[in-house]
Amino acid sequence: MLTMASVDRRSLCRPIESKLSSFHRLTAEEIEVVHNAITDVHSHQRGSELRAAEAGGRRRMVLSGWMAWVAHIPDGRRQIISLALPGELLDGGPVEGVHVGYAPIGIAQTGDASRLIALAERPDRPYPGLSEAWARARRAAADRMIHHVLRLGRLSAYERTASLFLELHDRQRRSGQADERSMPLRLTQEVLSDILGLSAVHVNRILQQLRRDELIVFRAGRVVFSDLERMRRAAGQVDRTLPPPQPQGALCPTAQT
Amino acid sequence: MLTMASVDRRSLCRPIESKLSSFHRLTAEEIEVVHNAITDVHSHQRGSELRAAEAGGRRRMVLSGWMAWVAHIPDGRRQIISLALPGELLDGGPVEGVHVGYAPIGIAQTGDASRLIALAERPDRPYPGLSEAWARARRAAADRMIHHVLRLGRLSAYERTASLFLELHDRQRRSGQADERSMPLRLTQEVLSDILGLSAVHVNRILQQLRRDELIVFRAGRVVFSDLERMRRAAGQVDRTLPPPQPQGALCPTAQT
DNA sequence: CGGGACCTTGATTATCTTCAATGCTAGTGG
DNA sequence: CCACTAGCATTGAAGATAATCAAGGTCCCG
Repeated sequence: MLTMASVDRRSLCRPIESKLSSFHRLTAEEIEVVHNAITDVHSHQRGSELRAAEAGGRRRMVLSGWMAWVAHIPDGRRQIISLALPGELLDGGPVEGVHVGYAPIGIAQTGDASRLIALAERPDRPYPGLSEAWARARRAAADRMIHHVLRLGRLSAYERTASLFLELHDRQRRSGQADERSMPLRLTQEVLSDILGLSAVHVNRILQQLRRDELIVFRAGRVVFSDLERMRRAAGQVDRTLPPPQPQGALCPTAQT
Repeated sequence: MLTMASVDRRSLCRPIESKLSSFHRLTAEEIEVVHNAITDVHSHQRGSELRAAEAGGRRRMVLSGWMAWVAHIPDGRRQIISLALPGELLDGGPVEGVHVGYAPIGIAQTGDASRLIALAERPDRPYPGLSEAWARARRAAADRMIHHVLRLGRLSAYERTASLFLELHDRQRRSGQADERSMPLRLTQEVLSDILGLSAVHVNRILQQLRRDELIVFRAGRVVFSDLERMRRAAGQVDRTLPPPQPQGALCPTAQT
């Protein structure tokens, strides 16, 4: 980790500004607050892993690059619990019973956002737009966890991958890093497999299938979506503002066991 | 839903008291607060489903029975995101892009705990033991979500099941419903399958395997653990206070795609 | 006694993993 | 400039794991 001089904090903080603005309009004053509330910028080198303890209670946000929140099983398996993209929070301390940590994907920079968050969460809401944007961002993060569980539990490999790509597209749009029909994606298939709960080999085959089905194209480190509507359908319709569910089955049994 | 008279709130609130006490010792005064801070008791009938909207911003806790937080996919698949056991919070509002709701497993009772939670979260901490217990309970809930993701993503069906059973055992012990080597379990295999992300048929076979391996015995609606230590090992060692991880692999690539 | 809800079983198929090899590309040092 | 290596991607074959389909079987309850 290298502590960096507060050179052009303005450009460093742009993803945060963009991400928050995507959830709720910020006033010029609030944008100013965002830019001034980030301190203690660090670079995370590839292969390093930030343990919760090292954060020292501070709440850090990603400024550039991606960070992966990884859970390790002693036998070497691992699962990425969530990703933190630019403008998002490194969310989660130590977890009982599992070894977890934040690993940069490639190189990443983070900054201490404790002050920003404290301002956003103040009960008297001195910056209402900021508070609102922050609250919505938090809720979006919680929603992502639900989607992650649903993906891993009930979607096929093909659906999972489509669903993840759509989620990443949305998130990168919010921080101003993707356009309407494509996004940067600098993940190895192995990392993808650790997100999706699949083997790397299988991820490879699924990606081929997505290309064969002409849903996506890879070009210069980017994913181009050929047909977002079909992509959404391929994602198991999970990401639509969809039709009503059918309680149908029981889910309210007596259990004979 | 039936609103019930505040008959013997004392016994209704016992699981909450027990659960919180398991996280941090409560004074007699704090226990009194717990008992008086629950209002608006409801019974949830089998087959009903509580939509987030209906909660009206109130935060409800389970008093008896279990509630399942269910996500529905339009095609009928469903995934249980989390369970709420007696003394635990119904945690989670509407989720963007998926239909979710709380369904009682069998019959369940919940109460409005908004007042209790407000007291526990007051910045001036009028009841420090309560605040501490509550904070730890929240953290435990967050940790469970991590474990859930890890289970679904990286554990085999056998490991998943073992891991879930151990978690449920721990949780029921905390609310005073399980003893050291056994716990009540009134879930159908279908519900289990919706938690574990498996088919009901497969759950059946896994349970047989666990019995054949003499890790568990079913008796009168209870699961008896024959050998907790081996059970923990069967759960992929995830639930132990375990050995250090090995960053080993990369997880910090360049991505060629 | 009939029905419903749940559990169990076998056979078959689909999905995904593992293993092992090969190819590709960018970077490195001679 | 050219091997040489390291890190990823790709492929095929084989096998494990889990889903699906279709019957029973059991228990409880009205």
